[in-house]
Amino acid sequence: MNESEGQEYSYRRELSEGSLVPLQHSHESPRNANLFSHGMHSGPGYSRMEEALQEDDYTYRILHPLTCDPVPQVAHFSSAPYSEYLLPPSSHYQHALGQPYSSIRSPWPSQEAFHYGISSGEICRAVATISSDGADDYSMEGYSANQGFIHVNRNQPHTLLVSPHDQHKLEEKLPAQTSSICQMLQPVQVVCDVSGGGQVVVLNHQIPHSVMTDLDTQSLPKLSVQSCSTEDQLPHGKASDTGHSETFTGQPQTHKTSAGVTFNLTPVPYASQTVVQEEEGQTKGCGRVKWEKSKRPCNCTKSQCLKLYCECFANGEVCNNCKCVNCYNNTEHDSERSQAIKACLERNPGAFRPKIGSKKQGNVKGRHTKGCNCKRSGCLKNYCECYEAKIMCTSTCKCVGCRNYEESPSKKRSERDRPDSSIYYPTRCPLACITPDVVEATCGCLLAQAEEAEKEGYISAHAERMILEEFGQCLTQIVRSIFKSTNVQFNV
DNA sequence: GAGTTTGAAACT
DNA sequence: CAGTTTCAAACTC
Repeated sequence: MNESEGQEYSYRRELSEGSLVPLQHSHESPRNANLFSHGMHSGPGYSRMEEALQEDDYTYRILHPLTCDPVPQVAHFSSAPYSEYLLPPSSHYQHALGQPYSSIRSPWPSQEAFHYGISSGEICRAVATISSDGADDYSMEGYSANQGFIHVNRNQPHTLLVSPHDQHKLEEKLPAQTSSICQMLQPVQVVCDVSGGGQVVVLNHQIPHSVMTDLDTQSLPKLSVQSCSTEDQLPHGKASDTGHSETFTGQPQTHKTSAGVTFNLTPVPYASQTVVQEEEGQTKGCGRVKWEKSKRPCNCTKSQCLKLYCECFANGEVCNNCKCVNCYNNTEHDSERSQAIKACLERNPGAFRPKIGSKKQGNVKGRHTKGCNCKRSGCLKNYCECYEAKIMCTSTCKCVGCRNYEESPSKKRSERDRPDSSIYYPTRCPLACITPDVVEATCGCLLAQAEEAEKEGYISAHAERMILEEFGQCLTQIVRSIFKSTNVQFNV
Protein backbone atom coordinates (compact mmCIF):
# COMPACT_ATOMS: atom_id res chain seq x y z
CA MET A 1 0.00 0.00 0.00
CA ASN A 2 1.20 3.45 -0.53
CA GLU A 3 0.12 6.94 0.03
CA SER A 4 -2.64 6.74 -2.46
CA GLU A 5 -4.53 4.17 -0.55
CA GLY A 6 -8.04 5.18 0.10
CA GLN A 7 -8.15 7.66 -2.69
CA GLU A 8 -11.10 7.33 -4.85
CA TYR A 9 -12.31 9.05 -7.88
CA SER A 10 -15.91 8.87 -8.62
CA TYR A 11 -17.46 9.47 -11.94
CA ARG A 12 -20.83 10.67 -12.84
CA ARG A 13 -22.20 9.27 -15.97
CA GLU A 14 -23.41 11.86 -18.37
CA LEU A 15 -26.23 9.97 -19.84
CA SER A 16 -26.73 12.43 -22.61
CA GLU A 17 -23.15 12.23 -23.72
CA GLY A 18 -22.35 8.73 -22.73
CA SER A 19 -19.19 9.75 -21.03
CA LEU A 20 -17.74 9.67 -17.59
CA VAL A 21 -17.33 12.90 -15.79
CA PRO A 22 -15.16 13.14 -12.72
CA LEU A 23 -17.44 14.00 -9.92
CA GLN A 24 -15.42 13.94 -6.82
CA HIS A 25 -12.17 12.92 -5.46
CA SER A 26 -12.98 11.19 -2.27
CA HIS A 27 -10.61 10.54 0.53
CA GLU A 28 -13.16 8.89 2.62
CA SER A 29 -12.39 5.54 3.98
CA PRO A 30 -14.52 2.77 2.71
CA ARG A 31 -17.35 1.87 4.91
CA ASN A 32 -16.07 -1.60 4.86
CA ALA A 33 -12.40 -1.96 4.31
CA ASN A 34 -12.88 -5.31 2.75
CA LEU A 35 -15.52 -4.23 0.37
CA PHE A 36 -14.47 -1.22 -1.50
CA SER A 37 -17.66 -1.04 -3.38
CA HIS A 38 -19.31 -0.04 -0.18
CA GLY A 39 -16.96 2.81 0.13
CA MET A 40 -17.80 3.87 -3.32
CA HIS A 41 -21.45 3.55 -2.69
CA SER A 42 -21.36 5.54 0.43
CA GLY A 43 -19.45 8.38 -1.12
CA PRO A 44 -21.09 11.42 -2.55
CA GLY A 45 -19.92 10.46 -5.99
CA TYR A 46 -22.18 7.50 -6.08
CA SER A 47 -23.64 7.77 -9.49
CA ARG A 48 -27.08 7.17 -10.79
CA MET A 49 -25.82 4.57 -13.11
CA GLU A 50 -24.23 2.61 -10.35
CA GLU A 51 -27.26 3.04 -8.25
CA ALA A 52 -29.21 1.33 -10.93
CA LEU A 53 -26.73 -1.45 -10.97
CA GLN A 54 -26.20 -1.59 -7.30
CA GLU A 55 -27.42 -5.05 -6.68
CA ASP A 56 -24.79 -6.45 -8.92
CA ASP A 57 -21.94 -4.26 -7.97
CA TYR A 58 -18.69 -5.68 -6.94
CA THR A 59 -15.45 -4.14 -6.12
CA TYR A 60 -12.11 -5.48 -6.98
CA ARG A 61 -8.66 -4.33 -6.69
CA ILE A 62 -6.33 -4.18 -9.53
CA LEU A 63 -3.44 -6.43 -8.87
CA HIS A 64 0.06 -5.64 -9.73
CA PRO A 65 0.98 -8.27 -12.29
CA LEU A 66 4.41 -8.86 -10.99
CA THR A 67 4.22 -8.61 -7.29
CA CYS A 68 0.58 -9.43 -6.99
CA ASP A 69 0.32 -6.49 -4.71
CA PRO A 70 -2.90 -4.65 -4.88
CA VAL A 71 -2.72 -1.51 -6.85
CA PRO A 72 -3.75 0.98 -4.26
CA GLN A 73 -6.60 2.72 -5.91
CA VAL A 74 -10.09 1.52 -6.01
CA ALA A 75 -11.63 -0.03 -9.00
CA HIS A 76 -15.31 -0.31 -8.79
CA PHE A 77 -16.85 -2.83 -11.05
CA SER A 78 -20.44 -3.40 -11.70
CA SER A 79 -21.86 -6.48 -13.25
CA ALA A 80 -18.62 -6.92 -15.00
CA PRO A 81 -18.45 -9.80 -17.37
CA TYR A 82 -14.78 -9.22 -17.78
CA SER A 83 -12.90 -9.60 -14.60
CA GLU A 84 -9.47 -9.39 -16.00
CA TYR A 85 -6.78 -7.93 -13.87
CA LEU A 86 -9.15 -7.71 -11.01
CA LEU A 87 -8.78 -9.13 -7.62
CA PRO A 88 -10.70 -9.07 -4.46
CA PRO A 89 -9.86 -6.74 -1.65
CA SER A 90 -6.66 -7.03 0.19
CA SER A 91 -7.85 -9.26 2.91
CA HIS A 92 -8.85 -11.77 0.32
CA TYR A 93 -5.71 -12.30 -1.55
CA GLN A 94 -2.14 -13.17 -1.06
CA HIS A 95 0.94 -12.89 -3.12
CA ALA A 96 1.49 -15.59 -5.59
CA LEU A 97 5.01 -14.85 -6.54
CA GLY A 98 7.68 -12.66 -5.26
CA GLN A 99 8.67 -11.78 -8.74
CA PRO A 100 11.63 -9.48 -8.88
CA TYR A 101 11.10 -6.39 -10.89
CA SER A 102 14.17 -7.16 -12.91
CA SER A 103 12.31 -9.98 -14.48
CA ILE A 104 9.65 -7.78 -15.84
CA ARG A 105 9.21 -8.42 -19.43
CA SER A 106 6.52 -5.97 -20.07
CA PRO A 107 6.59 -2.56 -18.57
CA TRP A 108 4.25 -1.88 -15.78
CA PRO A 109 2.88 1.57 -15.80
CA SER A 110 3.29 3.79 -12.89
CA GLN A 111 0.77 3.46 -10.18
CA GLU A 112 -0.39 6.94 -10.81
CA ALA A 113 -2.06 5.60 -13.85
CA PHE A 114 -4.46 3.80 -11.63
CA HIS A 115 -5.60 6.58 -9.46
CA TYR A 116 -9.06 6.45 -10.74
CA GLY A 117 -12.22 4.95 -9.57
CA ILE A 118 -13.41 3.14 -12.60
CA SER A 119 -16.83 1.86 -13.05
CA SER A 120 -16.67 -1.57 -14.43
CA GLY A 121 -20.09 -1.03 -15.75
CA GLU A 122 -18.44 1.35 -18.15
CA ILE A 123 -15.71 -1.05 -18.97
CA CYS A 124 -18.16 -3.83 -19.27
CA ARG A 125 -20.26 -1.94 -21.70
CA ALA A 126 -17.34 -0.67 -23.63
CA VAL A 127 -15.84 -4.07 -23.97
CA ALA A 128 -19.15 -5.48 -24.91
CA THR A 129 -19.60 -2.92 -27.61
CA ILE A 130 -16.31 -3.81 -29.20
CA SER A 131 -17.39 -7.38 -29.28
CA SER A 132 -19.28 -8.50 -32.24
CA ASP A 133 -21.97 -10.02 -30.19
CA GLY A 134 -22.47 -6.94 -28.15
CA ALA A 135 -23.61 -6.80 -24.62
CA ASP A 136 -25.86 -9.72 -24.38
CA ASP A 137 -28.29 -9.98 -21.61
CA TYR A 138 -26.29 -12.71 -20.09
CA SER A 139 -23.44 -10.40 -19.43
CA MET A 140 -25.58 -8.32 -17.24
CA GLU A 141 -27.47 -11.01 -15.50
CA GLY A 142 -24.92 -13.67 -15.15
CA TYR A 143 -23.11 -12.21 -12.25
CA SER A 144 -24.27 -11.66 -8.81
CA ALA A 145 -22.81 -10.81 -5.51
CA ASN A 146 -22.04 -13.70 -3.30
CA GLN A 147 -21.16 -13.26 0.28
CA GLY A 148 -19.38 -10.05 -0.33
CA PHE A 149 -17.22 -11.46 -2.98
CA ILE A 150 -17.71 -12.40 -6.54
CA HIS A 151 -19.99 -15.00 -7.78
CA VAL A 152 -19.45 -15.67 -11.36
CA ASN A 153 -20.65 -18.75 -13.06
CA ARG A 154 -19.06 -21.54 -11.17
CA ASN A 155 -18.65 -23.79 -14.14
CA GLN A 156 -16.90 -21.59 -16.56
CA PRO A 157 -13.91 -19.36 -16.57
CA HIS A 158 -14.05 -15.93 -17.87
CA THR A 159 -11.55 -14.67 -20.27
CA LEU A 160 -10.62 -11.50 -21.94
CA LEU A 161 -7.70 -10.95 -24.17
CA VAL A 162 -7.20 -7.33 -24.93
CA SER A 163 -5.52 -6.81 -28.22
CA PRO A 164 -4.06 -3.48 -29.22
CA HIS A 165 -6.89 -3.18 -31.68
CA ASP A 166 -9.46 -3.68 -29.01
CA GLN A 167 -7.55 -1.42 -26.75
CA HIS A 168 -7.96 1.36 -29.23
CA LYS A 169 -11.65 0.80 -29.43
CA LEU A 170 -11.89 0.47 -25.71
CA GLU A 171 -10.15 3.75 -25.27
CA GLU A 172 -12.61 5.36 -27.59
CA LYS A 173 -15.37 4.17 -25.37
CA LEU A 174 -13.61 4.98 -22.18
CA PRO A 175 -11.14 7.76 -22.58
CA ALA A 176 -8.54 8.61 -20.03
CA GLN A 177 -8.88 6.29 -17.16
CA THR A 178 -9.34 3.11 -19.10
CA SER A 179 -6.38 3.69 -21.28
CA SER A 180 -4.10 3.21 -18.37
CA ILE A 181 -5.45 -0.25 -17.89
CA CYS A 182 -5.08 -0.95 -21.54
CA GLN A 183 -1.51 0.16 -21.41
CA MET A 184 -1.04 -2.32 -18.72
CA LEU A 185 -2.68 -5.03 -20.71
CA GLN A 186 -1.31 -4.34 -24.09
CA PRO A 187 2.07 -5.96 -23.93
CA VAL A 188 0.79 -9.28 -22.85
CA GLN A 189 -2.34 -11.24 -22.85
CA VAL A 190 -4.08 -11.25 -19.59
CA VAL A 191 -6.37 -14.03 -18.76
CA CYS A 192 -8.44 -14.10 -15.71
CA ASP A 193 -10.08 -17.23 -14.61
CA VAL A 194 -12.79 -16.69 -12.14
CA SER A 195 -14.16 -20.14 -12.23
CA GLY A 196 -14.64 -22.28 -9.25
CA GLY A 197 -16.86 -20.03 -7.30
CA GLY A 198 -14.52 -17.35 -6.26
CA GLN A 199 -11.14 -18.25 -7.47
CA VAL A 200 -9.39 -15.43 -9.16
CA VAL A 201 -6.28 -16.02 -11.09
CA VAL A 202 -4.41 -13.38 -12.93
CA LEU A 203 -1.99 -14.59 -15.46
CA ASN A 204 -0.26 -13.46 -18.45
CA HIS A 205 1.28 -15.80 -20.83
CA GLN A 206 4.76 -14.67 -20.25
CA ILE A 207 4.94 -14.07 -16.58
CA PRO A 208 2.30 -16.13 -15.00
CA HIS A 209 0.89 -15.01 -11.75
CA SER A 210 -1.71 -16.79 -9.91
CA VAL A 211 -3.38 -15.37 -6.98
CA MET A 212 -5.24 -17.45 -4.59
CA THR A 213 -7.92 -16.01 -2.53
CA ASP A 214 -8.93 -17.05 0.88
CA LEU A 215 -12.43 -15.98 0.40
CA ASP A 216 -15.26 -17.76 1.92
CA THR A 217 -15.86 -20.68 -0.33
CA GLN A 218 -17.61 -22.95 2.03
CA SER A 219 -20.32 -23.45 -0.44
CA LEU A 220 -18.01 -24.72 -3.07
CA PRO A 221 -18.67 -28.25 -4.08
CA LYS A 222 -16.30 -31.12 -4.18
CA LEU A 223 -13.73 -29.73 -1.87
CA SER A 224 -11.08 -31.60 -0.13
CA VAL A 225 -8.35 -30.56 2.19
CA GLN A 226 -4.66 -30.66 2.69
CA SER A 227 -2.66 -30.34 5.79
CA CYS A 228 -1.67 -26.94 6.94
CA SER A 229 2.01 -27.49 6.84
CA THR A 230 4.08 -24.55 5.86
CA GLU A 231 7.09 -26.61 5.03
CA ASP A 232 6.34 -26.67 1.39
CA GLN A 233 6.49 -23.00 0.95
CA LEU A 234 8.23 -21.98 -2.15
CA PRO A 235 10.75 -19.22 -2.08
CA HIS A 236 9.87 -16.02 -3.74
CA GLY A 237 11.15 -15.60 -7.18
CA LYS A 238 10.91 -19.21 -8.03
CA ALA A 239 9.33 -18.50 -11.33
CA SER A 240 11.71 -17.83 -14.10
CA ASP A 241 12.14 -14.56 -15.78
CA THR A 242 10.18 -15.71 -18.71
CA GLY A 243 7.62 -17.60 -16.88
CA HIS A 244 8.19 -20.58 -19.09
CA SER A 245 10.82 -22.44 -17.24
CA GLU A 246 8.46 -24.28 -15.04
CA THR A 247 7.41 -27.48 -16.60
CA PHE A 248 3.87 -28.42 -16.28
CA THR A 249 3.84 -31.86 -14.91
CA GLY A 250 0.20 -32.26 -14.36
CA GLN A 251 0.58 -31.57 -10.72
CA PRO A 252 0.53 -27.90 -10.18
CA GLN A 253 3.14 -26.30 -8.06
CA THR A 254 1.81 -24.45 -5.17
CA HIS A 255 2.93 -21.90 -2.73
CA LYS A 256 1.45 -21.77 0.65
CA THR A 257 1.38 -18.49 2.42
CA SER A 258 1.75 -17.80 6.04
CA ALA A 259 -1.98 -17.61 6.15
CA GLY A 260 -2.16 -21.16 5.01
CA VAL A 261 -3.46 -20.26 1.62
CA THR A 262 -1.95 -22.08 -1.26
CA PHE A 263 -1.29 -20.54 -4.62
CA ASN A 264 -1.00 -22.01 -7.99
CA LEU A 265 2.39 -21.42 -9.44
CA THR A 266 1.84 -23.41 -12.51
CA PRO A 267 2.10 -21.29 -15.60
CA VAL A 268 -1.08 -22.29 -17.20
CA PRO A 269 -3.07 -19.67 -18.99
CA TYR A 270 -6.19 -20.89 -17.40
CA ALA A 271 -5.97 -22.35 -14.00
CA SER A 272 -8.31 -24.81 -12.51
CA GLN A 273 -7.88 -24.52 -8.88
CA THR A 274 -10.26 -24.78 -6.09
CA VAL A 275 -9.70 -23.15 -2.79
CA VAL A 276 -11.46 -23.89 0.36
CA GLN A 277 -11.16 -21.88 3.41
CA GLU A 278 -10.64 -23.54 6.65
CA GLU A 279 -13.48 -25.58 7.82
CA GLU A 280 -15.42 -24.51 10.80
CA GLY A 281 -13.54 -25.11 13.91
CA GLN A 282 -10.21 -25.28 12.21
CA THR A 283 -7.34 -23.21 13.31
CA LYS A 284 -7.44 -19.80 11.87
CA GLY A 285 -5.03 -19.27 9.07
CA CYS A 286 -5.10 -22.78 7.87
CA GLY A 287 -7.03 -22.22 4.70
CA ARG A 288 -6.92 -25.37 2.71
CA VAL A 289 -6.51 -25.76 -0.90
CA LYS A 290 -6.51 -28.62 -3.16
CA TRP A 291 -6.14 -28.88 -6.84
CA GLU A 292 -8.72 -30.91 -8.40
CA LYS A 293 -10.17 -31.36 -11.78
CA SER A 294 -13.32 -29.41 -12.08
CA LYS A 295 -14.19 -31.27 -15.19
CA ARG A 296 -14.14 -34.66 -16.71
CA PRO A 297 -11.24 -35.62 -18.88
CA CYS A 298 -11.64 -35.06 -22.56
CA ASN A 299 -11.11 -37.59 -25.30
CA CYS A 300 -10.30 -35.38 -28.19
CA THR A 301 -8.43 -36.96 -31.05
CA LYS A 302 -8.48 -34.55 -33.93
CA SER A 303 -8.85 -31.08 -32.57
CA GLN A 304 -5.58 -31.07 -30.66
CA CYS A 305 -7.74 -29.80 -27.85
CA LEU A 306 -7.43 -26.35 -29.31
CA LYS A 307 -10.96 -25.91 -30.45
CA LEU A 308 -14.13 -25.46 -28.59
CA TYR A 309 -15.02 -29.03 -29.29
CA CYS A 310 -12.68 -29.77 -26.45
CA GLU A 311 -14.42 -29.21 -23.18
CA CYS A 312 -11.19 -28.49 -21.38
CA PHE A 313 -10.29 -25.80 -23.83
CA ALA A 314 -13.79 -24.43 -23.90
CA ASN A 315 -13.75 -24.28 -20.13
CA GLY A 316 -10.51 -22.39 -20.22
CA GLU A 317 -8.53 -25.17 -18.73
CA VAL A 318 -5.48 -27.01 -19.81
CA CYS A 319 -5.83 -30.69 -20.30
CA ASN A 320 -4.79 -32.71 -17.34
CA ASN A 321 -5.23 -36.41 -16.93
CA CYS A 322 -7.23 -36.45 -20.11
CA LYS A 323 -7.31 -39.17 -22.69
CA CYS A 324 -6.84 -36.86 -25.57
CA VAL A 325 -4.53 -37.52 -28.47
CA ASN A 326 -1.98 -35.07 -29.81
CA CYS A 327 -2.98 -32.55 -27.23
CA TYR A 328 -1.77 -29.00 -27.57
CA ASN A 329 -3.84 -27.67 -24.76
CA ASN A 330 -0.98 -27.49 -22.36
CA THR A 331 1.81 -25.16 -21.42
CA GLU A 332 4.26 -26.96 -23.62
CA HIS A 333 2.36 -25.56 -26.56
CA ASP A 334 1.71 -22.18 -25.15
CA SER A 335 2.08 -20.28 -28.39
CA GLU A 336 -0.25 -22.57 -30.30
CA ARG A 337 -2.67 -22.41 -27.48
CA SER A 338 -2.57 -18.66 -27.36
CA GLN A 339 -3.18 -18.50 -31.06
CA ALA A 340 -6.08 -20.86 -30.74
CA ILE A 341 -7.59 -18.77 -27.98
CA LYS A 342 -7.17 -15.69 -30.05
CA ALA A 343 -8.73 -17.36 -33.05
CA CYS A 344 -11.70 -18.45 -31.02
CA LEU A 345 -12.17 -14.99 -29.63
CA GLU A 346 -11.94 -13.49 -33.07
CA ARG A 347 -14.64 -15.81 -34.26
CA ASN A 348 -16.70 -15.21 -31.21
CA PRO A 349 -15.61 -12.72 -28.55
CA GLY A 350 -17.90 -14.45 -26.14
CA ALA A 351 -16.53 -17.88 -26.87
CA PHE A 352 -15.25 -18.36 -23.37
CA ARG A 353 -18.13 -16.86 -21.59
CA PRO A 354 -20.31 -19.20 -19.67
CA LYS A 355 -23.20 -20.38 -21.69
CA ILE A 356 -25.51 -20.58 -18.79
CA GLY A 357 -26.38 -17.37 -17.09
CA SER A 358 -27.64 -17.22 -13.59
CA LYS A 359 -30.47 -15.25 -12.20
CA LYS A 360 -29.76 -12.38 -9.95
CA GLN A 361 -31.81 -13.70 -7.16
CA GLY A 362 -31.76 -17.06 -5.55
CA ASN A 363 -29.98 -20.06 -6.82
CA VAL A 364 -32.17 -20.65 -9.74
CA LYS A 365 -30.21 -21.11 -12.80
CA GLY A 366 -31.05 -18.78 -15.59
CA ARG A 367 -31.01 -19.45 -19.22
CA HIS A 368 -28.79 -20.53 -22.00
CA THR A 369 -27.34 -17.45 -23.51
CA LYS A 370 -27.65 -18.67 -27.05
CA GLY A 371 -30.25 -21.30 -26.64
CA CYS A 372 -30.07 -24.79 -27.98
CA ASN A 373 -30.82 -26.03 -31.45
CA CYS A 374 -31.87 -29.56 -30.74
CA LYS A 375 -33.97 -31.33 -33.29
CA ARG A 376 -34.25 -34.96 -32.40
CA SER A 377 -33.60 -35.26 -28.73
CA GLY A 378 -36.65 -33.40 -27.54
CA CYS A 379 -34.22 -31.50 -25.37
CA LEU A 380 -34.57 -34.28 -22.85
CA LYS A 381 -31.16 -35.78 -23.26
CA ASN A 382 -27.77 -34.52 -22.41
CA TYR A 383 -27.14 -33.70 -26.00
CA CYS A 384 -29.17 -30.64 -25.21
CA GLU A 385 -27.09 -28.01 -23.50
CA CYS A 386 -30.08 -26.64 -21.69
CA TYR A 387 -31.08 -30.01 -20.35
CA GLU A 388 -27.52 -30.81 -19.44
CA ALA A 389 -27.31 -27.56 -17.53
CA LYS A 390 -30.54 -28.46 -15.79
CA ILE A 391 -32.41 -25.49 -17.09
CA MET A 392 -35.51 -25.15 -19.14
CA CYS A 393 -35.47 -24.25 -22.75
CA THR A 394 -36.54 -20.72 -23.40
CA SER A 395 -37.69 -18.61 -26.28
CA THR A 396 -34.04 -18.12 -27.10
CA CYS A 397 -33.80 -21.74 -28.11
CA LYS A 398 -34.40 -22.82 -31.66
CA CYS A 399 -35.10 -26.38 -30.77
CA VAL A 400 -37.67 -28.50 -32.53
CA GLY A 401 -40.07 -30.71 -30.65
CA CYS A 402 -38.89 -29.39 -27.35
CA ARG A 403 -40.16 -31.15 -24.29
CA ASN A 404 -37.85 -29.46 -21.87
CA TYR A 405 -40.44 -27.30 -20.22
CA GLU A 406 -42.24 -27.41 -16.96
CA GLU A 407 -45.55 -28.89 -18.00
CA SER A 408 -44.11 -31.50 -20.25
CA PRO A 409 -45.15 -35.00 -19.12
CA SER A 410 -42.02 -36.32 -20.72
CA LYS A 411 -40.06 -33.81 -18.79
CA LYS A 412 -41.62 -34.85 -15.53
CA ARG A 413 -40.91 -38.48 -16.21
CA SER A 414 -37.41 -37.60 -17.17
CA GLU A 415 -36.92 -35.60 -14.03
CA ARG A 416 -38.02 -38.45 -11.84
CA ASP A 417 -35.26 -40.53 -13.32
CA ARG A 418 -32.72 -37.85 -12.98
CA PRO A 419 -30.25 -37.91 -10.11
CA ASP A 420 -30.65 -34.31 -9.16
CA SER A 421 -34.32 -33.63 -9.33
CA SER A 422 -34.35 -31.07 -6.59
CA ILE A 423 -33.39 -28.26 -8.84
CA TYR A 424 -35.99 -25.73 -9.57
CA TYR A 425 -36.87 -25.38 -13.17
CA PRO A 426 -38.39 -22.14 -14.24
CA THR A 427 -41.41 -22.60 -16.35
CA ARG A 428 -40.85 -22.19 -19.98
CA CYS A 429 -44.38 -21.19 -20.81
CA PRO A 430 -45.92 -18.78 -21.19
CA LEU A 431 -42.92 -16.59 -21.75
CA ALA A 432 -41.38 -19.07 -24.09
CA CYS A 433 -44.29 -18.53 -26.41
CA ILE A 434 -43.53 -14.87 -26.72
CA THR A 435 -40.76 -15.23 -29.17
CA PRO A 436 -39.05 -12.33 -30.89
CA ASP A 437 -41.13 -13.11 -33.92
CA VAL A 438 -44.29 -12.79 -31.89
CA VAL A 439 -43.14 -9.51 -30.46
CA GLU A 440 -42.22 -8.25 -33.87
CA ALA A 441 -45.53 -9.29 -35.30
CA THR A 442 -47.35 -7.62 -32.46
CA CYS A 443 -45.46 -4.42 -32.95
CA GLY A 444 -46.19 -4.60 -36.62
CA CYS A 445 -49.91 -4.86 -35.93
CA LEU A 446 -49.80 -1.92 -33.58
CA LEU A 447 -47.86 0.16 -36.04
CA ALA A 448 -50.30 -0.71 -38.76
CA GLN A 449 -53.13 0.47 -36.58
CA ALA A 450 -51.31 3.68 -35.84
CA GLU A 451 -50.71 4.28 -39.49
CA GLU A 452 -54.31 3.53 -40.25
CA ALA A 453 -55.46 6.01 -37.62
CA GLU A 454 -53.11 8.63 -38.96
CA LYS A 455 -54.24 8.00 -42.47
CA GLU A 456 -57.86 8.41 -41.50
CA GLY A 457 -57.07 11.53 -39.56
CA TYR A 458 -58.47 10.31 -36.30
CA ILE A 459 -57.83 12.26 -33.15
CA SER A 460 -55.16 10.92 -30.86
CA ALA A 461 -57.62 9.51 -28.37
CA HIS A 462 -59.29 7.52 -31.07
CA ALA A 463 -55.97 6.40 -32.43
CA GLU A 464 -54.91 5.25 -28.99
CA ARG A 465 -58.07 3.28 -28.63
CA MET A 466 -57.54 1.60 -31.96
CA ILE A 467 -54.03 0.67 -31.00
CA LEU A 468 -55.08 -0.63 -27.63
CA GLU A 469 -57.81 -2.71 -29.17
CA GLU A 470 -55.34 -4.13 -31.59
CA PHE A 471 -53.02 -4.88 -28.72
CA GLY A 472 -55.84 -6.66 -26.99
CA GLN A 473 -56.41 -8.76 -30.07
CA CYS A 474 -52.77 -9.64 -30.19
CA LEU A 475 -52.76 -10.58 -26.55
CA THR A 476 -55.80 -12.71 -27.07
CA GLN A 477 -54.09 -14.61 -29.80
CA ILE A 478 -50.98 -15.04 -27.73
CA VAL A 479 -52.90 -16.27 -24.74
CA ARG A 480 -54.94 -18.60 -26.91
CA SER A 481 -51.75 -19.97 -28.29
CA ILE A 482 -50.40 -20.50 -24.82
CA PHE A 483 -53.47 -22.32 -23.65
CA LYS A 484 -53.56 -24.35 -26.80
CA SER A 485 -50.00 -25.47 -26.25
CA THR A 486 -50.86 -26.56 -22.76
CA ASN A 487 -54.09 -28.27 -23.76
CA VAL A 488 -56.17 -25.97 -21.66
CA GLN A 489 -59.48 -24.81 -23.00
CA PHE A 490 -59.63 -21.14 -23.67
CA ASN A 491 -62.91 -19.38 -24.19
CA VAL A 492 -63.13 -15.79 -25.21
C1' DG B 1 -16.09 -51.41 -25.88
C1' DA B 2 -17.75 -50.65 -30.50
C1' DG B 3 -20.96 -48.43 -33.10
C1' DT B 4 -24.57 -44.92 -33.54
C1' DT B 5 -26.77 -40.62 -32.62
C1' DT B 6 -26.73 -36.00 -31.59
C1' DG B 7 -25.94 -31.12 -31.71
C1' DA B 8 -22.29 -27.54 -31.14
C1' DA B 9 -18.47 -25.71 -33.47
C1' DA B 10 -16.15 -24.91 -37.51
C1' DC B 11 -16.08 -24.29 -42.13
C1' DT B 12 -17.68 -22.95 -46.87
C1' DC C 1 -26.50 -16.06 -43.05
C1' DA C 2 -27.56 -20.68 -44.42
C1' DG C 3 -25.99 -25.10 -45.49
C1' DT C 4 -22.48 -28.54 -44.79
C1' DT C 5 -18.80 -30.80 -42.45
C1' DT C 6 -16.22 -31.90 -38.44
C1' DC C 7 -15.95 -33.13 -33.97
C1' DA C 8 -16.52 -35.15 -29.43
C1' DA C 9 -19.90 -36.33 -26.10
C1' DA C 10 -23.98 -38.94 -25.18
C1' DC C 11 -26.19 -42.81 -25.92
C1' DT C 12 -27.34 -47.74 -27.33
C1' DC C 13 -26.41 -52.35 -27.77
